[in-house]
Amino acid sequence: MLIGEYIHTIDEKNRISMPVKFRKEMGKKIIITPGLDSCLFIFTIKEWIKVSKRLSDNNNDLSFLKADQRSFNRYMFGRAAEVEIDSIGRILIPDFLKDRIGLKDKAAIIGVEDRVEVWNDKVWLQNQEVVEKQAGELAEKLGNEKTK
Amino acid sequence: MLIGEYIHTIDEKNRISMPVKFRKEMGKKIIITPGLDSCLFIFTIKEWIKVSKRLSDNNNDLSFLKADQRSFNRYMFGRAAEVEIDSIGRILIPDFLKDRIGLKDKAAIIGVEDRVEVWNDKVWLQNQEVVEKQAGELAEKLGNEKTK
DNA sequence: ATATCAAGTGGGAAAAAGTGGGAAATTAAA
DNA sequence: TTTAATTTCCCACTTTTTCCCACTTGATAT
Repeated sequence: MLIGEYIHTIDEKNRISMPVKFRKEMGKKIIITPGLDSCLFIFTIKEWIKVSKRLSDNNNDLSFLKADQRSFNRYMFGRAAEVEIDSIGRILIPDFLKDRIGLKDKAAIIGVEDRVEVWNDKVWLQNQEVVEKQAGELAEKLGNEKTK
Repeated sequence: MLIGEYIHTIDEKNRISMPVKFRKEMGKKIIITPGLDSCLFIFTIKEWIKVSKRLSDNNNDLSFLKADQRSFNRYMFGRAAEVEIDSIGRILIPDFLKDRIGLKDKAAIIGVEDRVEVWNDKVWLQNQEVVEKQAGELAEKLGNEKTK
């Protein structure tokens, strides 16, 4: 399971090292896509196959209209990139994705169960401050939904 | 069962020793997460598997499509850490969790049935004073809910 | 009173993780 | 075809983490 927060440097060559704790699970190649909220999603190949099947399956339980789904899929697939992890655990973030979330010299790399998220470090901290305050409510809310 | 209160020191390397009474039950690795209220939760691996299953939306690979779920997962998974207990019973508390609850050089380590909580020692004491006064009422209230 | 043991604390040295940069290889441009 | 630019590969440095050993304190036993 991918968990935890790491603040790493993006060097002049756009490289950023993945936390050692993630490397085994991530394997040699990963898929990096624009994510939801101001971050990027990184999936393992295995996870990406699952996700992409679900997204493209018309029989799924998404309440999207078809046109919306097309747009969403363009967003997720059209700007996804397959990226290799180099011999010492670094990846290269394509410029168009870097720009999308305003990555500069520091990034927050976050493990969220079965995906990794990449954030501008400052945006991540701000975001967590907000979530921190709501966490209690969110827990109650999700707790209720699940025990319905 | 994990019970009792211990005040331990956090050293310069962010290490804190677990009370001997907890060690057997806790095993070799634990998961430490931001808790609810101003403390951290420590789960045994076994307990964490249970908890995380409940937290993630199991029957849905695409739980990231729901905003609330994304926020909460980022909070619970993104700021969790798997930590080894060293040969003499200490754990390492990640900086991001230490900062979250304002841990300085002393922590209160509390056994709460099947999890351990970590508090800033002073916050814990204040909190206890308040709870002390409310304990009677709280008991009534919970009693009523459970016997409904 | 002294020795012994267990629990907790502190610190040095080795190992690992993360960062930076040069040179070779590849691609693009002139 | 040569030159310039970009990308890839590899090595080296720095910082952080881990591992191990030793000290302190307080309780118990001799």
